[in-house]
Amino acid sequence: MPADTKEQFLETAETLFAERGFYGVSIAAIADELGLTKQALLHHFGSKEKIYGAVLQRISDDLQQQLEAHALSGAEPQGDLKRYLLFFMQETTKNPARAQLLMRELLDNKRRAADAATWYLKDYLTKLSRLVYEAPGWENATEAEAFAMIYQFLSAINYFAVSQPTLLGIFGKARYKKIDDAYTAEFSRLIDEALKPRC
Amino acid sequence: MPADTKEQFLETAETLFAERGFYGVSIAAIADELGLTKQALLHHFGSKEKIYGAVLQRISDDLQQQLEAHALSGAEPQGDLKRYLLFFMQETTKNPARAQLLMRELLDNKRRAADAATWYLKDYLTKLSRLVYEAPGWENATEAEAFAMIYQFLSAINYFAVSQPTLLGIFGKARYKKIDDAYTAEFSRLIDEALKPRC
DNA sequence: TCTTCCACTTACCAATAGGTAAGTTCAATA
DNA sequence: TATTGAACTTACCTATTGGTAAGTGGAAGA
Repeated sequence: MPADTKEQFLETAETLFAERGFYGVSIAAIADELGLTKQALLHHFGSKEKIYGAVLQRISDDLQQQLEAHALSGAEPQGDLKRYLLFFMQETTKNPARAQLLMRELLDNKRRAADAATWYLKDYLTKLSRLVYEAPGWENATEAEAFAMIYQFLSAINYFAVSQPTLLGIFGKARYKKIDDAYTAEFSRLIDEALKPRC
Repeated sequence: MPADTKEQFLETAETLFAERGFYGVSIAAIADELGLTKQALLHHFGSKEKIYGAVLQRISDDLQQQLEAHALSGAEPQGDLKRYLLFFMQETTKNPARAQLLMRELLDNKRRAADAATWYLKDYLTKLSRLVYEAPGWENATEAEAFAMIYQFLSAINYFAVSQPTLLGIFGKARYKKIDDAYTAEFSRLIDEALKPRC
């Protein structure tokens, strides 16, 4: 199978899995979206579980690649973390589907046969908390402290992204826009606070 | 139907919906757990959608009741918000199932016929942001600013709760415990920072 | 005693799920 | 030209889904 065909398959599958969840999407539904029959997909991937696994793997690769691009900026390591978080927030707000899928995975991975998120995301998370140690004043933080800090911001980003449709429903477009702006501002402010050297 | 019987039905349904999601739980599965047939449940509630709706309504009532109990403490309004958030975090960590269910609802409510979360949770959220205005220095904050601030902390609480199984899988019990402690400490610290009067 | 009502069951249904088996089509290669 | 192999399709299977219809059994009230 050509690489770009596979890419298109996975892109479509990712969108659908994000919208409806693993159990909410049938192989037939994905195939329909691609103009194929479900057996064509089964031919390529073997099973529904494997399609889903390929989608997760792709996301994991993407995330790590983006992270490395920011970590290796070189010049000013102390700003890397904030820059990456703001980038990640922007990326996530622009394309909430991925955050949705990861959130679902977080909810479901204990139930599904393979607890995928555990392994797919482990590398990403450890790489991320390593960035904290490069921030001035955080060199001596414990692993737990570094992780707790960074996870707090991942929470804020992902949860807000996932809330977008609901908040739009509650507040309407105009008021949501204001909230979005205020959220970004508050987020940025709290990053600065959090990154202050610990005493 | 006796009130406590209904309560038991809904408690069971809540747990199952939290674990597996709306589409992942069959009426028969809930009924099994209760030692009934699925038709007994359909007899009482009419449809699966209505069972789920009753579960959400119950959660919404609980949340608002807890919130009011904290808001009406009277004595020192400036501490109410922090006290409530810490209480809510403790409650959520102790019983992550509810956070899971609400997270799923956040993900799914646009898809299901009735966008339930919109209406079930609206009152709770508006009541919550009203608490912000009572904090010293925040009387003149805009609605968006108040909401953004409070939502940041709801994010941190809910996302962390939902992550618990996965993080346990990644880090193991001992390291997770340390992260949990660090998270609570960092959370408390960031609340203090956030509540500082805005300039 | 007869009736009514309620909680609940058995029987059934059409729709849909994931997956297997056995082709068919067609371009590339030998 | 003959063969192969990948990319599909049609046909079919069993299990499960939410839901309907038609009872059953027993306690309460007239």
